[in-house]
Parts: sequence; structure tokens; C-alpha cells
Amino acid sequence: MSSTTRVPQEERTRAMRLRLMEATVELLVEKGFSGTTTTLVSERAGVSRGAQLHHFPTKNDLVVAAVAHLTEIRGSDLEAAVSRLPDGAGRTEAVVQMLGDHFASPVFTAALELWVAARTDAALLEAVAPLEQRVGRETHRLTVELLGADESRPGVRELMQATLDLVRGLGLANTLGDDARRRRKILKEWSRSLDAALKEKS
Amino acid sequence: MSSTTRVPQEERTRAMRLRLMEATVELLVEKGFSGTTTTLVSERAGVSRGAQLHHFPTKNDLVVAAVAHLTEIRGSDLEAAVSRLPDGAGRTEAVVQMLGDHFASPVFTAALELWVAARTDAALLEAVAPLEQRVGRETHRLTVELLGADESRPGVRELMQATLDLVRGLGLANTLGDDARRRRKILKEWSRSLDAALKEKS
DNA sequence: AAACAAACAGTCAAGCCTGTCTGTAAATGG
DNA sequence: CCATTTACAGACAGGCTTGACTGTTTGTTT
Repeated sequence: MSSTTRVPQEERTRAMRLRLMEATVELLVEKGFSGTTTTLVSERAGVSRGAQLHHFPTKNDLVVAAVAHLTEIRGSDLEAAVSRLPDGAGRTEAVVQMLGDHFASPVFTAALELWVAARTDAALLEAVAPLEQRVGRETHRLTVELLGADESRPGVRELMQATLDLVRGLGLANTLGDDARRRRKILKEWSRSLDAALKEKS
Repeated sequence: MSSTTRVPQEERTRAMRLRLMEATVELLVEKGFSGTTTTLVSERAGVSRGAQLHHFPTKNDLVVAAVAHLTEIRGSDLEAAVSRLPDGAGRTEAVVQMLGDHFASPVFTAALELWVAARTDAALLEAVAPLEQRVGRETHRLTVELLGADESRPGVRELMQATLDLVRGLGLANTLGDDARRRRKILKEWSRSLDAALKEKS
């Protein structure tokens, strides 16, 4: 039946699904959402069209699964970066720069493609919105924690949001040829203002 | 020949091109870039496909023209908003909020669709990039002017860029269901920090 | 070992999009 | 008023994408 345990098949299934999702993410970054055709995905993944359709009946299924996969990558990426964060004086800037780097990664680019596509695709939006909301909240929580900010003080929450919206904006600019140096300098200056504002409010 | 003066034809041409470009912008907002098909544009504009192809041989021609048209709208939009700006105490916040509103308008949404599409479309990028660069510089210049900031002081330039990248980020969030209240509060708080930082540096 | 289910392979048709092409109407210039 | 150019109309073909469909292999269960 289907309720009993199975092993090797599940393994194969997982591997195949993973390959398909990774190929999807790659293509999202390289060719954009509409350029990510199911045919290209199966070719890139080295999977027959039949197998692909077996695991992901429609393109939306595939893309949504890829998004979910993406959010996992995002999570572990961030965790890894967090562990390398220094304490003390330069803490704020280190945190902000880390966020900046994160939102300048291919992961963000792929997610951006999805957001923009989802804006005008109801079915996709339905799948992406809750996911992205969760990730957004989690990122916010993490930022507050890393900065040791006290959101019960008025204005602090808005500064956290501003920081995240800023890195989002920088991430967007980054997809269109902006360089890392510019980002660094902007975030450095931002960190100073943020530090000053937080200190004043504490 | 063609160097002599003509009137009614030129007028008709201008009107037809305008209708096509406006329909294109509308569809960009409603259906996204790939959803903006040439067929839909001609239908929306009430123009035959033949006429459309006569004025804009390819989809890229059409879209690029629409972008150019868009930047003009952006320009006059901003000018109009600037004239309504107050002086004195709340100046900084008024300027920042104005920028925030501007980057939350449909105009930004349409431009976003183009940026994202251009990222993976070399031909489009070639046409869009210089245009957007110009507009970006102009917006930067305007912001500096409106805020009366002195960019010769270290860090001030970065604060200006940060402000613009922040509103870009907020604009992006806005396309995915973010509300205006959140934006207002965030920008209000940032205005304070910005004011403090600018004062400190003067 | 046999029956059954899942995984995989590849072809096919339907639909859509883009740009070309041929043809018609209107307007300008001599 | 006629010739030429520009504006406009609509059919058409080529290419591509998606998802359905049929058939084959591999694994699982009894």
C-alpha cells in the first residue's frame, strides 16, 4: 500500500526532486521566471520529461517546491553566517553587513524572480505569500535578536524594519549591476546611524 | 520627401504611439512583463496589429519606448510633488515621505517589471540600463538638493544613497501587499535618524 | 516468484506569441 | 490631380511551451 514503510524508492525520489528543484533555482537566476521552462529544467537536471511530470505535475508545483527549498537554503545560510559574527564594538555593522551580503546572494535573486512573478499570478501568489511572510518574520526576529534591540521602546521596531527594507533595496539594486563596494559603504554609514539611534532610545 | 513639414500625420502618429505606450504600461502593471503580449497591447490600445507593428516593429521597441515614456511621467510626477513640499521643521520627513510615495506608485511597479525582465534579457538591458542610470542619478541629485545636504562631508553621500535604497526596498515590499501605514512609520523614524546624522556632520 | 505500484521515458497535440507579409486607405507634394 | 509615401488592416507561418498520454522498467509486497 502506501502507509507501509519504504526506503530505497523514497531515497531516489528525494534525490530526483532535489535535482529538479536545484535546476529550477539555477534557471531562475540565469533566465528569469518566464525563461525557466519545464523543458529546460528537465534538461538541466538530466531528467526525462516524463519523470519530471511524475514528480511535479505542473510548473507551479515545481516552482513552489523550489521556493520552499530556497527558504531552507536561506535559513541555513543565515545560521552559518550568524555563527561567524563577532561580538562587541563592531557588532552592529557586522550584523548589517551580513544581512546585506545575504540579500545580495543568488538566493535573493531567485526569490525576487518569484515575488515579481507572483505579483501577477494568483496561483503562485497563494503559494509564495505565506512562505515569504514566514521567512520575513523570522528574519526580522533574527535581526532584533542579533542586534540586541529592545522593540518595546518606541521607534526601535521601525528601525529594524527600515534596516531590512534597506537591504532589500540594496539587493534589488544589486541584481542590476551594482557593486559590493557601494553596498559596504552605505551599510557602514547606516550602521552608525542605527547605533546612534538605538543608543539614544535605550 | 521627408524633410519637409507635415502636420496631421505627425499628430496621428504621436497619438497612436502614445496610446500604445500607455496600454503597454498598464499591462506591465496588471499582467507583468511576460504577460504583456503584443496582441494584448494592440487590443487594449484599440489598435490593429498591423498599425502596432508599423510604429513598433518589435516588442522590445515597444517596451523600451514605454520605459522612456515612463521616465517622463516619473519626472513630472516628482516635480509636481516637490512643489507641494513644506519648508522648515518637517522638511526632511516630508521629502522622505514624498520619495516613499513615489516609489510605491504604479510607475515604480512598471519599472520594476522592466528591471527584472532586463536582468536576463541582454537586448532589453542595453536599452533600459542607461535610461535607468540617468533617472537614478537625477533622483539622487534631486534628493540632495531637497534635503539641502552637503555631500562634500564624509558619509553624507552614503546617507543619501541609503535613503534612496530604502525607499526602493519599501517600493518592492509594496508591490507584494505591504500597506502604506507601515511605510509611513518606517520613513518617519528614518527621517529622525537622518536628521540627527546630518546635523551631527554639519 | 508473481502481482502490483511507483518511477521513469519520450511522443504528441493544443495553444499561444512573435514577427512577416500582402493588401488597402489616407495624405502629402509636385 | 496624380504619384509617392506613410498609416493602417489582418492573415499567416514558424517556433516554443505546457501538460496529457502511452509504454517500459524498477522496486515492493505477499
